[in-house]
Amino acid sequence: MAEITESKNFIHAFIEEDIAEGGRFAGKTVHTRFPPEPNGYLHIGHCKALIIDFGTAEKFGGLCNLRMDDTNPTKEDVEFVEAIQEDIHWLGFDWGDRFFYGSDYFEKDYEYAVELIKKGLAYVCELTPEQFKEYRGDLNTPAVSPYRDRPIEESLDLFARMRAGEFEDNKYTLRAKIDLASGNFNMRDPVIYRIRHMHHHRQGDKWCIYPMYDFAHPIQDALEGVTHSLCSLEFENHRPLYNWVIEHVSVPSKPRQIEFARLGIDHTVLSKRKLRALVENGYVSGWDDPRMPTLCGLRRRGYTPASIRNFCDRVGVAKSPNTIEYAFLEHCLREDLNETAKRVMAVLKPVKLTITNYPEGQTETFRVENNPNDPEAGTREITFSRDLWIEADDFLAQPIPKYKRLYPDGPECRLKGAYVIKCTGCVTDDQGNVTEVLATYDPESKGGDPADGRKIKGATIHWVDANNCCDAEVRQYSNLFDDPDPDAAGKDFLACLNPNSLEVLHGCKVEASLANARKGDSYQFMRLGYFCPDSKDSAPSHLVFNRSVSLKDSFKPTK
RNA sequence: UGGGAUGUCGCCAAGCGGUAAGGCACCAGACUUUGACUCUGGCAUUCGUCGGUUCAAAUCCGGCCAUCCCAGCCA
Repeated sequence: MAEITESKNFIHAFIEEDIAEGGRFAGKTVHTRFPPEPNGYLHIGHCKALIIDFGTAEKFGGLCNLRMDDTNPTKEDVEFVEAIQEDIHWLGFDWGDRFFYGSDYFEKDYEYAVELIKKGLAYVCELTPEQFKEYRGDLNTPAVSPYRDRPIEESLDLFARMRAGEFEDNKYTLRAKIDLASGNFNMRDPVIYRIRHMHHHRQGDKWCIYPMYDFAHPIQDALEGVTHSLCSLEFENHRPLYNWVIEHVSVPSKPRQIEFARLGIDHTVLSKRKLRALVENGYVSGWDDPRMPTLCGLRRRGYTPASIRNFCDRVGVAKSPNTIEYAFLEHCLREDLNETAKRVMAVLKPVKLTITNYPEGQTETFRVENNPNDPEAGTREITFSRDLWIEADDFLAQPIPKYKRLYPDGPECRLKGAYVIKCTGCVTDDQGNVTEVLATYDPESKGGDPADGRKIKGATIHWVDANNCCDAEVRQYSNLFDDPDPDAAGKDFLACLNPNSLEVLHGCKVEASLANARKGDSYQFMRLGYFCPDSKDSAPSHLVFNRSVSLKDSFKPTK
């Protein structure tokens, strides 16, 4: 189970009132529910809802139900119910045995609908969809319904025949009789049942009439004993209808709906409808494309469950519309990875480094720690030789101010975990490009600590043994909805990896190129990349750049 | 235009009548076998706006402005 925040938000305040003496739920246990419609995969926005739904229940000692809200057979599929369950478990939430389907209540929904008709609070309407729109009225004009006064017996009969399948789609609807002049359109005699001759992923062909969300949802909540139905802000306008249903139908309890602002992240689309379009139109490789903000996409991108949960938790719960900066999500990932990830060395933009005074053909091994923050993470062996790869950025023929890395006659630098070296020069090609960096090492500094204890003025840089490394393709992904950087196209890096590193790459924090980025530098790619698993089945691995690179100037949002 | 909501630092967000928490981002410095991490310091005389009540207002009242949601037989 995910550990949930102790912080208090406005929902908690409402609930505390409700369960206090004299409150509407005095003496009752608080229960919530998470009700996704199985018509797509969960994205990070759902994680916020999950945190709120499960977190609130836990905070008040209650339970949270997982309920597939499958009252519209036209869009739903079992593929999605399985994927949703998997993603929720991946995040670390557990609904135990409280897994339900909204469609399991269809019989009850029907009975309650009949009850409404009998009470004269619902009637069968035969306006066509087109007429329905015409009769809807507008902001200043009340709606009209010529069938509003249909006798109860007649509605009862028609409704039964609707269920029996006597009519084609759209021929009739069941409408709640509320207020045709309401400023809230949801109250202008809303349709609560429609005819759909369609196979339901779970009910098969048992039904051809399906309840609308506004009618079914409050009933589901009441039937399950949910006390607090937490949903996003766009349902605020539906609350009066939610309450109307609860009040006029003989349900066993009266849940309370409370709305909160949904998660927004800049440069990121969090609309299931749009994400679905991206998948269906082939703009991405699937729901788990690493560029997608879906939970499975983020997982492939290298995000950990803890980092996503922490992000959603820290973002807060309020009613004001919000757009969180992507940088905050990245911060949460780095924070988690810094604690838990094993480190390996990789060179993204390689340049050759030759240790001129190191015997040719000689090789030795060093043992380095996997995670300086966690001794339990153990150690690994890396090999060292005369020929190494280092980041091109770690050498400058002409140093710039404050540069404390390699340059001719520059300061002593440390090859992480190996030796102290000093740059003596470089080799260039006809164009003047640096093709090889030359340096000498101090044999008395094995492991990186000089025998005489002198302080190393230069930086510690990472490296890879050229005689014992392998290539890997590293893709730099920008956020899916950023403008693609024209310069970055086709410029994926060829990284050099220590083969020992490669084995432990899964879940590793890679000390790579940007570890050495300098202030003022700008990089046209994401701060977070990953070692591209070409097959969807390969496990994700992290490529976390140590230095935050400002992307402010390198992209503009697109729609 | 009818109804419903929201406006506190670049981005989130506490605060609920007693004189602006915290996080992200950013800036400066210290430390460091990743220029990371960590640490230290800086970062709203002001809470959309204009008035009112009060000894005292971001917090109460009134007007105004801005933004978002709603006219699916979607959820």
